[in-house]
Amino acid sequence: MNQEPNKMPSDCSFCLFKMVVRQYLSEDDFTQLYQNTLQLRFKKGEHILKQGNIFTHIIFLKSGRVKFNFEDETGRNLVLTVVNSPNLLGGANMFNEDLNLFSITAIEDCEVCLIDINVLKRLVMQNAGLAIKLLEFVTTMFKDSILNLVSLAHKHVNGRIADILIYLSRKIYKSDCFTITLSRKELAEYAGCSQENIIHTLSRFDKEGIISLKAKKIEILDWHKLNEISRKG
Amino acid sequence: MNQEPNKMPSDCSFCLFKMVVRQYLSEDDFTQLYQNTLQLRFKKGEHILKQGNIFTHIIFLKSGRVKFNFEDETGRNLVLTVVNSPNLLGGANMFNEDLNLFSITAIEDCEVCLIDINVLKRLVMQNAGLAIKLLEFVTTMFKDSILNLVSLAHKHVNGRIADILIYLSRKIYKSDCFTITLSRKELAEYAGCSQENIIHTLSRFDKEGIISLKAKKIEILDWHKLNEISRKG
DNA sequence: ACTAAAAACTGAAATTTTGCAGTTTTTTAT
DNA sequence: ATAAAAAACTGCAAAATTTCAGTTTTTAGT
Repeated sequence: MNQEPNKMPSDCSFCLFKMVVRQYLSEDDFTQLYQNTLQLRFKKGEHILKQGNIFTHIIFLKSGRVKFNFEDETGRNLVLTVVNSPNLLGGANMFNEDLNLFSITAIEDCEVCLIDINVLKRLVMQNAGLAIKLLEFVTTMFKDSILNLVSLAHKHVNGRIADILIYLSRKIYKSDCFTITLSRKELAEYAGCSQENIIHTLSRFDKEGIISLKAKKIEILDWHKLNEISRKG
Repeated sequence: MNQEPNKMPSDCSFCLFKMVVRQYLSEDDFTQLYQNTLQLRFKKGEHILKQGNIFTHIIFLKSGRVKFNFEDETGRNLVLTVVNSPNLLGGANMFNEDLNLFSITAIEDCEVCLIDINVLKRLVMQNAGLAIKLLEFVTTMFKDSILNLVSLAHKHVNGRIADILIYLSRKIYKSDCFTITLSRKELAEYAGCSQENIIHTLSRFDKEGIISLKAKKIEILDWHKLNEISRKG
């Protein structure tokens, strides 16, 4: 959080995380958790959580979309995955490290709740049901990341880009037609290839009638061919 | 478990997992867990856990080394990571799925405890301390896998192989000189490249004096150069 | 010890991917 | 509305990687 996000005079009464957590907590405990929760807005491009910083809050993403990005030793930036709201972020760090393993950056304007990690930890200590619920959140998120990375690690650029398009369409935008807020550079960091390769490949997909590409607006026209490319790698 | 591993008439009194877990359980609960634990041996090459099978036991690896491998839609096999004992395996699946996400295969002869997942779940429900301990095991394992995959996903073959050598030397064999039990084919599946590329690259590292390569015996001679290659990608 | 099979290796052509240099388009700020 | 900056795009040469075809070495079974 290094770009002074705006305080949000928000109504917090509807929030999936709170609704889930509430089941496991007494009225007092819930009030305590609620009082230690910050409501914030982030603009597109702002860091919600910064790699290497001290981990102080777990984040519930209420609206908007974010990317997980990792900066390696040489300063090269990599997009690990893109995540849609509503979702719990940062759980990875919760029970074994004080420092954030990667950054989380808004790729659209976002609304988030920042929940104090120490208060949450204290409550989890007293409440196995809540602990198990968190285990579920964390393992699900990790699994998605791993499946994503497996595809990236072991397919050619064609297949990787096909996978990214399929993922964005199905899981993130939930439509055949969507307007991405990631730049070509960010897509390259996601697919693990050069910018030029992303551009060439997308325009080839366009020419071959697999997608329709108009600047940031992408429509998937031929699911069969796209799945075929994903499968072949 | 599809190759009838041998029952092991083993002494189970020393086992790291049990020692950790014991702290959180009553004598009765521990006895119940103990009675629902199978002691087994697996030979090199045997599946300890098979991708897609129903997840019935969490696995504590007492001795030996294993690989996590993932078979994709086209039947191509990928090595996600290599894990050394003592370690808890299979936690990824514990709280959100019934099916194994990937296979775990012995790359050396192994001794394992199979702990009935339902008994463990019941105990976790009643015991937040134990739940948190498991959260720690699970998140640590996931983090290692992700860091591994990040390196694989976004470096060139030189850097990926350097990373694998560094990982095997530091984390798995804990020595500059080690005898791998992975074949060149498996190393290729690990580095996400062709067998020939692994062979070419390893013998180039050998020629350049970075490693000494004698069949399966690898000695790292020049850490400085190897780290440089890893860093540059 | 011998044979067959599997694994490791080699070199080279074909393919994929990157990096470069320059052009066009889009975005941002004044 | 306009200029400057950033992003998107294009084509090509260089580099990395795979694929193929064949040889040598190691392993396993009788």
